[in-house]
Amino acid sequence: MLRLFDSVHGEVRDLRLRDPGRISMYVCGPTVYDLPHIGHGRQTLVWDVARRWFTFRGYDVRFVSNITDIDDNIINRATRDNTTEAAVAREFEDEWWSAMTAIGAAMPDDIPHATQYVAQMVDLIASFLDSGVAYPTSDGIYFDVSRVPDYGLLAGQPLESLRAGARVEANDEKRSPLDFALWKNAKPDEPSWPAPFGAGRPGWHTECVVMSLGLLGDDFDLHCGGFDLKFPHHENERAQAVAAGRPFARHWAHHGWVMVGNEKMSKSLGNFTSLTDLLEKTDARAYRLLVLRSHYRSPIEVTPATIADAERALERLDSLARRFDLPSLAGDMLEEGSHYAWEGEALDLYDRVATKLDDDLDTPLAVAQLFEALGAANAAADRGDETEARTLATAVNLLFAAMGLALDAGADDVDPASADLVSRRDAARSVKDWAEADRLRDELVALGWVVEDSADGTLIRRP
RNA sequence: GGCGGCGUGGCCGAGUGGUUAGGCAGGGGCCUGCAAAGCCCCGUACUCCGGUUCGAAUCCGGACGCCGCCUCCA
Repeated sequence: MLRLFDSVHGEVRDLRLRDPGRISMYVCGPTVYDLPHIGHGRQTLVWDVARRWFTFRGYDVRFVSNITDIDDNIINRATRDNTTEAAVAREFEDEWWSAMTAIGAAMPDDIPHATQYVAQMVDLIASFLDSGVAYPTSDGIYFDVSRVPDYGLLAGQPLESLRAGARVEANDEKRSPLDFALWKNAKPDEPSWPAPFGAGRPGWHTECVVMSLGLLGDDFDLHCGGFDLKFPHHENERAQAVAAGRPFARHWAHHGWVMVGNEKMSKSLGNFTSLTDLLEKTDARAYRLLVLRSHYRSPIEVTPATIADAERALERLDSLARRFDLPSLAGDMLEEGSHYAWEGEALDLYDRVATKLDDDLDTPLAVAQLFEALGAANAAADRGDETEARTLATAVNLLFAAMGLALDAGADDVDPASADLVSRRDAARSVKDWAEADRLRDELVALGWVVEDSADGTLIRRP
């Protein structure tokens, strides 16, 4: 049984699926008006790991994540860059997927775009106007939150206390500061779509309801996003579903954010590091490992120090891959774990790891188990127990792959000059000419190689 | 003001009342021609003050500090 923290109930609970054996999940995607930052990378990694693990456990997962391609930020960016909204959205969506692919995220099964769903949004808004849940003002159509009795469910507090704390500036025409825009009336030089209640563009909160219900259907299983989306975004999505009489997400899951110093990283604070920049100087797998080593609901600190720490830990994994010549997996989604022959030590390890991951995706404990098994594999090999060593090493490789982390035995291309140095060094060592062997090793190191001796002679690799 | 979260050894980071988290860094040893990789051993930490308990990092109360949401935000 899979268990996951549910934001509505504030506790870890069993994942009660709409259809046993199948999981429908929706992850709120980005508004594409700038480069993705490290926090977006974490989001993608967290839910990529969840999806991969669920799949590995034999569930048929349908994973939907949207692109918001029309919004105030995109309009502002287009104005600033003297280009069109469509061009901005296209540029940064491309940047998004190339960065997400670079960190090893599998593509969603569906990628709905807000602009493709405007007609459905218009229908929904029209129905809200009909039923009186929505009302027009001079600048658009607003949703009346007081019409949803349990508004505040996700925020964890009642409407009244939310209203008391509202920081939104006064708007005479809104009935409550918590009421939110479903539709923004067309303005000159801004994209707009026709609607019976007046041309304009959709508000942010409406697209995800329409797209998630449209693609996954009523009562879908899991709605995911950052903690900061819990309120008001997800609250407002839910409110619309309630008002429309549609059963919405059965479970809500929210991940923690990336911190910079003691502040949340965000575009609006301007303190973000783009994922693209990070990947230029870092092995993407190190970032995945860093993310896996903390719980998805905890904040993480991404600094040069924590990245370097993860890189060195990753090196330990790759050393295992080299020692046992393990294949690099996880380029694609792995097939079900049940398809592999788990026996003895490997089966024990699988059970231990699965117990952790099934229980609210406890990746840090799972990773700890795998590092212990890594040590056991090396120890077994050192004492000559090749069977146990290989069994464990293979299981470690497989289970990291199940979380999307590919170990890399690192067969770097060796240029002829370096290859020559290697063979000369082996020759020198065979006649115990240590001075020459050391000199040749220094030459290789100067060329940027890491040099290791093995039973098969000199091995070189890139650091 | 309301709601939620956090404070763990040099660093990162788990932790279901009692027995080793794990990683990185550091020290010692084994292995090695010397290294590297690997293995073995070593840290007795939990913001503070009370309380419950035979026993608390873990439960309860309080204090202090920090963060987040209540506005766009992954």
